[in-house]
Amino acid sequence: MSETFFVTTALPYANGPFHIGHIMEYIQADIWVRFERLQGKRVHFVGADDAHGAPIMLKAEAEHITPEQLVARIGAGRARYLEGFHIGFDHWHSTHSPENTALSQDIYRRLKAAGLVYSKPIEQFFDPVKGMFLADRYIKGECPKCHAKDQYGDACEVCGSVYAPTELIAPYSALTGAKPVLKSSEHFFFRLSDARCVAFLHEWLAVAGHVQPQVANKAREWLAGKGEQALGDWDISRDAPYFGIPIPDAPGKFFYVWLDAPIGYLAALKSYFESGKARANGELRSFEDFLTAPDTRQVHFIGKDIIYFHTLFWPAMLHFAGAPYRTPDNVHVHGFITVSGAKMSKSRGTGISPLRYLELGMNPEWLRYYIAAKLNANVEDLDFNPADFLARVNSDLIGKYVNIASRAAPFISRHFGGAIDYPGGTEALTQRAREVLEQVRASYDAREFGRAMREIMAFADRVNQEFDARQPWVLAKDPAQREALQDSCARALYSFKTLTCLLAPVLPAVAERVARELFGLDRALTFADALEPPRRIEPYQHLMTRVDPKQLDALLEPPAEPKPPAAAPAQSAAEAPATLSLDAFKQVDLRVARIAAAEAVAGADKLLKLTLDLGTETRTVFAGIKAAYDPATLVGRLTVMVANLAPRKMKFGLSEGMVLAASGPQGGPFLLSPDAGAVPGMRIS
RNA sequence: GGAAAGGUAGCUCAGCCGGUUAGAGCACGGCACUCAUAAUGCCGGGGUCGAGGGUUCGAGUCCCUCCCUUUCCA
Repeated sequence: MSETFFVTTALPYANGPFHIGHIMEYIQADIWVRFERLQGKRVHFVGADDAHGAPIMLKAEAEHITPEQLVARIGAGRARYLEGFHIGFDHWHSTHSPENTALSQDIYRRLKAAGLVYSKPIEQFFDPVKGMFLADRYIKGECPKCHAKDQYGDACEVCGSVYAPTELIAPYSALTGAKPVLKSSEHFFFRLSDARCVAFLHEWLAVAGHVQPQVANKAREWLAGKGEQALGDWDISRDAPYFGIPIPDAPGKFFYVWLDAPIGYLAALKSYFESGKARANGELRSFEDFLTAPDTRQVHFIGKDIIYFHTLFWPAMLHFAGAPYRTPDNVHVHGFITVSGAKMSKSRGTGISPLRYLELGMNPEWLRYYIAAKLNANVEDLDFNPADFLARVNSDLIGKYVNIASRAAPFISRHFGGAIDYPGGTEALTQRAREVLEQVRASYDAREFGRAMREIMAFADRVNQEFDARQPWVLAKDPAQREALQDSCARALYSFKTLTCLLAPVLPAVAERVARELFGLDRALTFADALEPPRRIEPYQHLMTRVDPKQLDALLEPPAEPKPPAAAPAQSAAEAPATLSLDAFKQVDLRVARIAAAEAVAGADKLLKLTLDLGTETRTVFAGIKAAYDPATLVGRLTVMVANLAPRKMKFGLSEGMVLAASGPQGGPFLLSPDAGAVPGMRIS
């Protein structure tokens, strides 16, 4: 094993659920991670919520909850997306964590010791009502150029001009409507313009492979800026009140969220190591030893909107902080995803909702394949085109790929009892498979996924052509042609196995089913299996259905009215519940929980306040079980909770889930308990 | 305003360092086949490679100008 990868995706801001752009990035990274693993590399793939900053603080305030509660609620909803699209992060963490606090403060101290941090007073707009400094986006006013009303403090959406908030005519606070006043405050700066930084960054950017050439050009342009465009130092502090990490020895000062956000990559990795998961994945070194090892590769997948942070600040911070921190080995930048050519808009609800996609029962591997088929290594936007999606998935995946097994396997089962033999030998087939494998491997390695998919489908075309030419359905009618029949079907199935291995990074679930259900293996396939002729098969079971245009239509319909959190069906036990699909059921995240604390709620007749331990986190849940249970007897016992229920604000506080209990005319409620052996956090399915 | 990326068949895209009549998939038309959850195979129509200049024996591929799209400018 020559290299071990530490792979991240950009940390999503924890003020809302994932959108299709996040999912695209995760799919890209996940495909690459699976590819590396399939060829035997070890990979640690981590993500985290980006939890800090003013927007989260203000949103939480508006909902009358703490930022921690907001972040916990958003975080609780992540798993269903990640599992739903087969995105296999090894660990998911948060920037609002002890690890991130420690790492951020440590890096800051080192940068300060290196003489790269200084402070100076700056004047900013201050909201006298709210008692806080206002970021540009929270100041509105009249554009100084075109006099459009209600423009933001940084740029005018009408005429496109850029200005400072102090240039606005009749500025007002977007939070309170108050007239902001100018106020001075001491801010801390990272000396990005320092000659050492600039020299280092030029050097770092010059190394081939660190970033794509276009990205390096852009970064160099920033570095070389003159006059108005000159490279500035970076304001890394914010004044209280601010939801963030305190700056050491500076009361009332916090790190700007963009300082601690990328450090969250390391915090997630550290938490992954300390949780024991790294060890479970075969990584025996410590966090520090791993980071400093020469065979480690630190790889970040990001979108083109955050190039500035990841190609200037981030490598400079890491470099000047020194060991054990290492500078990124690769920053892979991708473009945006558009829908039918239109830019995605979160606010107007255009674009496609990943959750809706799953709820409609659409196959996640369709989307993984489609995205793979359109991705390359460049910083180019990718268009989701519904008609194209339909055609591509149906013809490539079902018509070409799956069809090979579907048409060849029945002959082997029917005429040979599932035994595969190769009267014509396997050498030529293996040689051909090896050539395709090498070609496709190179494409995956270069993150040219679209090219990889074209190569794979070209191979599938050849297999179908060959099968057609041999006409096994004719051979099957003539007992004298038994060997020829065996051979033609065996060839097709061998190639199908090769194809499945090649597609495994993109279609992990199908590959898993093919391995177990068709080839009867007790493990998943790897790239090495692409060159191993199968010797028998189990009866073929259909692997994938076609995209239903109706589903696509439903996906693209404008979103309905924002629906309230799915209420529990208000039906009695006597009513026959409607049947639901397995997929729908799987969306309920049931977990084993330990009741860490239980207390009566003052002022409530039926409620108990439960503190539930989920292993990795604790939740507060209000449960209507006071009549049946004494709080003291509950503490320590295990029960079952719905972990992804939308949090509900109650008179007594926020309830972050529900516990399950049975009840009926005969009595109740009766709490559910798992059998001995279950531990908090286990998923129930 | 400055900069970057892109503009190739109806759609989505491939065309590396310039080199024979510009390619693929899908869609469309015809034929064949019937093993395959209507899948597959063969044949075919369809492009002044954004526009205009230039370099060259030869340019989609290099240079210049312009137009359009998207994005970035902390």
